[in-house]
Amino acid sequence: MSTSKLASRAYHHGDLPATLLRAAGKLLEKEGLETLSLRALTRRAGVSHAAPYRHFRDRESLLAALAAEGFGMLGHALREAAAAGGLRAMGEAYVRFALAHPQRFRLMFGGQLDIARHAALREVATQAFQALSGALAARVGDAPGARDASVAAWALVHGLAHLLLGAQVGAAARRGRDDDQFIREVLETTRFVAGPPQPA
Amino acid sequence: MSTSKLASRAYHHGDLPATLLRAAGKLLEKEGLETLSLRALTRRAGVSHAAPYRHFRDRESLLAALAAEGFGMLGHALREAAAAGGLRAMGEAYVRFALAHPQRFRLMFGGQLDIARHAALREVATQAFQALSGALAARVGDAPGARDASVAAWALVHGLAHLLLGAQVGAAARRGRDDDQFIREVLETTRFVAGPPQPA
DNA sequence: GGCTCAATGTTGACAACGACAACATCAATC
DNA sequence: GATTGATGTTGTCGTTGTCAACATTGAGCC
Repeated sequence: MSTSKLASRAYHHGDLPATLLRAAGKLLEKEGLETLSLRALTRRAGVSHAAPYRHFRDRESLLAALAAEGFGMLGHALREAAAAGGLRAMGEAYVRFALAHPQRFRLMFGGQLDIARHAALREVATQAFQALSGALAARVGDAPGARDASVAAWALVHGLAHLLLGAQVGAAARRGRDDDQFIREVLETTRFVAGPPQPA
Repeated sequence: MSTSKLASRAYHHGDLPATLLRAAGKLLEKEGLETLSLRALTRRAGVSHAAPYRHFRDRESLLAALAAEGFGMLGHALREAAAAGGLRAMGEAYVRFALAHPQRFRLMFGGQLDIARHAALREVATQAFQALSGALAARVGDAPGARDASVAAWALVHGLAHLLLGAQVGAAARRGRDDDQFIREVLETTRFVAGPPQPA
């Protein structure tokens, strides 16, 4: 233990950015997004209140990094599911990810972070989405209507995730089924068709 | 002008709650949800910084009132669409509402407001949803699988709204179509079936 | 008409926070 | 071994949500 990794009292922390992000990830799920303060993170990391500004431009930038982590995790989960069980498994994995990391999902898709403004975030987000759209394109082809269908499929799982997180589906609709079964059976009720270019 | 309505200098404001909510509605869409501060509202209303606490327990309660307004508007739009154009029109109206009031929609469905905790909010929210689920039940019946299909239909429009608000559907998928046309054609790619109780 | 009181609005204060500037400390490099 | 850039600290400022104590007003009662 020559340098620092264990000597937590050294003037320099060792790897403050990662430590802050780890603490942030925990506090995020525990306390919620809005009450997640930089100063709370510094206390957890045993560091002064202005230290984060050496690594993150501002609070939003740290949140962007957190979201980027999230998109990485989501993309990983989607690719894993695609390999194992195909499209249907991907959809279920999408919703399951949201349920497993509700606050992270809210951060990623809540809208207070405009993804376009953070280059690295935009990058990893599109990568995650490509896991989805790639698998969809392989399945439905690339006719114009097929593209609309893949948007609809994405919207379906995305919306189901949001509804479940918001507890907006009543217990009556749940009929006692656990998350996995409910998600599966709801998703099973939908079929996608290539939309007609002109409605008759 | 005996009492107050025009004499804005009177000690008592006249109808502060409504004035605050009006100002909040404007500031919400203009500046966004997170930067909406009680103090900014009091400045707009020409009233002292602590005045809101006579009418709202705290900031969250004022936001809850704003959200309640939103659910009222959404329910109204849905019922109007149902009367005019049936189920499909309702779905389009749902997404159109989100696009017309993005910050309001984020407030209503963003998840930082736990709806259950505010009784009045819960009330008007379920009313709005009943507009949806009622029309869906009338269309698909009330078999168990049909209920799942209506959850899926709701998830579809809800998710499409969120994706469009987050600018997550790329320009490539849009293919130049305006909002209404895009929404219509995406929604047209989906069909709902009563899910099989046991998959063969 | 005058009194009383509850509702409504104000003033002043406090703690927490994000952000910045000025300063301190350390480690790597020459 | 001195220099220097990166990293962490201290101190401060403005803003915000919230509370307590006080001020003002109008409505109802005698």
